Parts: sequence; structure tokens; C-alpha cells
Amino acid sequence: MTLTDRRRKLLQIIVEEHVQTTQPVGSNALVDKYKLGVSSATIRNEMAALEEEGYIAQPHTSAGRVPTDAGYRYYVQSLMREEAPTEDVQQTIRHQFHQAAREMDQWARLSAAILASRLRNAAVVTAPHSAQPRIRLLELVSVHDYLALLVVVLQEARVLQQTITLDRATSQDELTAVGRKLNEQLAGKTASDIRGMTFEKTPAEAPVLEAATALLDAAENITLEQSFMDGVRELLRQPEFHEGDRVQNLLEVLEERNLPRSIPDAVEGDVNIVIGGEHPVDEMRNFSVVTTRYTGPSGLRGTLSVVGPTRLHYPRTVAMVRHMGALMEELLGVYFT
Amino acid sequence: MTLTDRRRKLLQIIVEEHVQTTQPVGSNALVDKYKLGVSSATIRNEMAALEEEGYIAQPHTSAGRVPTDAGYRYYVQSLMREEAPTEDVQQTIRHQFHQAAREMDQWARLSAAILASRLRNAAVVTAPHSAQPRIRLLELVSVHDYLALLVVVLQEARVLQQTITLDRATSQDELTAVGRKLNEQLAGKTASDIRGMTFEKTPAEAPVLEAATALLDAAENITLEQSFMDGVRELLRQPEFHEGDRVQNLLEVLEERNLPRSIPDAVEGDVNIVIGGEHPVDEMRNFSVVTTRYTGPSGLRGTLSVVGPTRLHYPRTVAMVRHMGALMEELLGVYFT
DNA sequence: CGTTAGCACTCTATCGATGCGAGTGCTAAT
DNA sequence: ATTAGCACTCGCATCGATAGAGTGCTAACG
Repeated sequence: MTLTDRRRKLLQIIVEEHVQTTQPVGSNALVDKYKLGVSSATIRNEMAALEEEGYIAQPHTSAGRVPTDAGYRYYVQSLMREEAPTEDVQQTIRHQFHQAAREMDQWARLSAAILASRLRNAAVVTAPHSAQPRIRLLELVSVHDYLALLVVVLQEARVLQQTITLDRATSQDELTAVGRKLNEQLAGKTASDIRGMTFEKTPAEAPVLEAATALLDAAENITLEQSFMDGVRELLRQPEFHEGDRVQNLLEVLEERNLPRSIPDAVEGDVNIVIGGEHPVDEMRNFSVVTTRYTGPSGLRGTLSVVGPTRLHYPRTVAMVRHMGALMEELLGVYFT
Repeated sequence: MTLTDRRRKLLQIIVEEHVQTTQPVGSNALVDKYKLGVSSATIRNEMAALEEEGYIAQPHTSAGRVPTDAGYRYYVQSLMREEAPTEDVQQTIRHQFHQAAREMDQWARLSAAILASRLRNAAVVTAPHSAQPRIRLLELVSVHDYLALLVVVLQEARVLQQTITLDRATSQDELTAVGRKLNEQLAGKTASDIRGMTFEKTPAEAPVLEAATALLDAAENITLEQSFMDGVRELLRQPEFHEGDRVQNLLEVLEERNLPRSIPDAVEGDVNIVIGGEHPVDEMRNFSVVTTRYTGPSGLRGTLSVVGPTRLHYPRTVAMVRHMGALMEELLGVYFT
């Protein structure tokens, strides 16, 4: 199971060469390009061994070798060295955030854009959201006789809204009064808190409470509104998808925005890598997903993911995802403590 | 310039046949499939005439004919009959809206989804927004010593938010006081109204006013947050894009979300069709865009667009876009009068 | 004069044969 | 253990021939 140093080195070269060229890599090309101290025949023997172990494979007899999922797995686990973005790049990114509005949604959107353009692959980022959202403030605005707009500000500085139907015509004054009263009672409460409350509800209050709890419930989950996708165009640029029919499947998954759900839970603070067939969803078996989770004060959390072909530049991708995760955490820490 | 009836009929058949089959259509196939009372030679003569006029073209000598942009233009202008969605479909759609939340953003998103899936093409819908947004209500929430969240509710029942930096630590009480005062002064005002106001601004109020006007300004334009795109996957499914490199250009345009901007102003209440090379943006010359504009009470308006290959099923597409536009107007009318 | 049958011509797409080259695995020598 | 040598495999590009779809033109017809 454990490989000799030479084989490890060889596997590394094969992965990196293939990532760079997109082509299967052969023994002759290798000895030419990299000054290995041995002949191509030796390399062939070693390659045969690596193939035996399942780390590489040939697309067809008499083609070069290509890393298998297992090969990439071994590579990311014990061969690669992350390539952190240069100081220069880091500065540029920081600057971009500086220019953007101080809105969590904007940060998420920007993160997705940066990941996509820097790594030339698709990126999905979920905006920060709390596992236990609490009401900070609540406001009722009359829209129509029987219609009111409920605005809920969460403690995490997120704003939710919902239009609610009232069972009788209600004036703005009346709504304001209801709002004032509920504000006192609901401030700092979670959805389950509210459900547990047993005070007397007036007929006017009932629908508001119901809507408020529904909003809180919805806010717990990564709703599709808060998940930003970017870089599909980059994905189409990748040579392996020029036929297009393979990306299509991916888009089915991505456009329904259930990517985050389909990703195994990322270990917090670390970067999670899912390679090709390791992914539970069938449509994803041609792709790799690199994910990290970021957390902020008061239970805020979210995820950043990059999606690309299995032939990913893992050292750069992992490092960049890690970097952006850290950056998000930093921003959240500074602005929302 | 004006065509004989027979040529008009022929052009119509060519367009519809080509839309259906994706293939160039030849004279023999035509007389076989449609029981025209004449021989293929006659058809050939007529085709030559139509080609002379610029309505059709052959991809290469000895291939069938394909409609040109001008051919499609003639078709949509004077040959096609819109195919309104069946009563059945209309009911289903109505039902879908009934199920959805009564939020304008949700409606827009749903519209995009429906257009995309029913027409099997990409759709872009902008949420309703007012040309002259007016403040309904304003709320300040303390986030941090020097940081506050400004929530602005517009009269159109839209909610905007922005985090603002304060030049000194400010308590929630103080913010509430500022908010109360500004509320009285700003209710019903537009951005230019506010800029025109000359009352005394306290240091605490200045940044809030600035942010509020900025928000109003931003709300006037279709910001990318309020524009919903769906159905890119459908586009990839189209046979003409199986090579993928042509959709890529489109995605460049779409992902930057400047599609609405790149579309010639739609005449209100009517459906606007831009065919292939008619589009000012180069990357779009392989596509057609069908757009309509919807308006609601108090200056609310937005657009719905469908983007597909020039080989669109115009009768269905135009009718469906028209239908959805009318539906949006109806919904806005019912809920926001 | 419009219509049409007939025909030569053009161009594409497809198929099979062929040759080349990259790459492999094996064997025997070092 | 390494390596030179070699036969072998297979994909890929090239080429030519062929079939087929479609056209334009011409001459005949009602």
C-alpha cells in the first residue's frame, strides 16, 4: 500500500504534468521533460506498478497514463504543497473587498466572483447565516387594506421580508401598534422560542407571528437566494467540456442550487476535497469540488466551494479557497462582533 | 419588396420546418412533406427568388435553405400567428404563483423559471422596481460601535439595506432617535427630493442621508441583485450549441448580468424581438432575444426576456412572454394598488 | 408565361484503407 | 535493479472513393 519514494515522486509528476497539459502523459515525454536519472523503461515499470495500485490508468492501450480519482486523492493527501496566493494577489483581493459595500451578501457574491476568475472554474458561495437566527427588530408596513409587509431584522444584521395577508382591513396605525408590542416580546427570540411562547395572541398578531417564525425557519437554511454562483463560463472554457454535453448535467445540479446540499459537510476551518466519483451525486462524477466552511461571531456561518474538472490545479485551488474562507471570517469578525 | 402570397407561404413553411428540424430545408423534402400543388422545380425557382430578396440563404452550395435574420424578421412581423399557452398551462402557471410567496422578487424568479422550462431556453427577468422610488420608512439598527445597519422600506414594498460607518460610537437609542426624526422628514421623498432639502443636518444624520440617497439611486436601476436568470442548461441542450464554444460568449454577457442593459428598450405593453445580428452586442449575434416590459401601479416596472438561438419557436415564445408579462402586471395590480 | 421534367453539377458526410507516431510490455543483456 | 531493443497495439489524421441531398439550368409543355 505504501509507495516507495520514487513512485510517490513519479505520481506527483504525472498528476502535475497532466493537470498542466490536459493530455495523458507517457514515459518518454517524462524523461525528456524532467531530468530523471533513469531511462524510460524504468519509468514504464514504475508506471505499471502505479497502475497496479490503482493510482493511474490509461484511457486506452498505448496511450499515456492519467491519474485516477484515487491517484488525485493520494496526491492531495500526501504529495501536493499548497500554493498560497502571492502577497500581491492577496492585496488586490483585499482591495476589492474594501471597495465593495459592507454587506454580507455582497461579500459572498464577491467571493464567488473572485474564486471563479482567479481559479478559472465555477464557484458557489453561500452568504453568512446563523444556525439559530434571532430577531433583532420587526416592522410592519401597510401595503394594502388586507396586505402588510413584515420586515424582520436579524441580530446578524440580515434583513428578511415577507408580505402577509390579514383577515381584515388594518390601518398603518394599527399595524404600528402591533409591531411595537411584538417588538418588545420578540426581541432576541429564535423560532423555537416564539413557538414556545404562550401569551395571549390577538387576531391581528397571529398571522404576524406565524410569518415571523416562518421567516426565521427559512433563514436557518441556505436558501437559494443566499447562494451565489459564478464562473460557469469558465467551466465551459475547460477543454474537457468543449463538447458541452457533460457540463449540462452539472448545470442541472448547480442551477437548482442544491450543490451545497450535495456536498459532504465540510469540516470547519479545513478545506474539504471531493474528487470525481467520490461525490455521492452521479452527475458530479466528472467533477471535483473544493469546499470550506467559514464561521463568524454569533453563530454565523457559510460555505465557499469551487467546482471544476477532476483535473484541477489542487495546490492553487485549495490554497485560494482556504484563503478566501479565512478572509470571510476576518471580515465577519471585524464588522459583526 | 412585397412578396407574392405563394412566396410568403413558402417562407413561412421554411421557417417553421427549420425551427422544427434544425436542418436546412430542401425543395424535395418540402413538396414531399407538405402537399403543395407544385413540383420541386417550381419551389426551387421561388426559393431562388426568396434568396435573392435576402430572406433565406444556403449554408453552402447544394445544401437546403436556412432563414436569414431578415427572413425571421419578416416571419415574426407578418407571417406568424402567436400560439398562446393553452388554458391548461395557464392554470398551472397561475397555480404556481399562488403557491409562491407574495414577494415581488419571488415572482420574478418564478417567472424566469417558468419561461425557461416552458420554452426550453434561457430567461432573464428583472424584479419590479420603480423609476422614482420613494421612501416609506427608514430604520437604523446598531451593529457595532461605529457601524449601523440602515434599512429602507420603499413605498413599492421593497426593502433595501446598507451598512454605514459612523464617525463616532453611537448607541442604539441615539440611532433610534435619529431614525425617528429622519422618518418624519423623508417619508414619501425621492432621491432628488432629499438632495434638494436644505434643513440643518446633525453630524449623526449626514452619513445616513448620504446612504439613503445612494440606496434610492441604486434602486432606480436594475441592479444585478434583482435580475434573475434561469435556463442556461436549456440553452446548452440546444443542438446548435453542442460544441459549446458559442454559448461561452453568451455566458460572458449573461453572467455579467448586463443583458437587460444590452436590450433595446422594449416598447411597453408589447413584445420586442431582437433577432441575431440585429442585436448591438456582438456576442449576441447568434441569438435572439424576446423581451417585454411590464408595469404596475405607482411606477413599478420590470422586464422579462427569453434568450435562445435565432432558430426560436417564435409563435410560442412571443405568446408566452406576453402572457407572463400580463400576469406580472395583473399580480402587481392586485397586490400593490 | 408560368410550370415542370430531366440532367449535370456541387458539395458534404461517410466509410474504409493506409500510414504514422506515441506509447506500451516483454525479453535479454548489463 | 536497470536498461536497450523490439514487436505490438491503438488512436488519429489523411486520402480517395462513394453516396446522397440539393441546386441551377435548359428545354419542353399546356
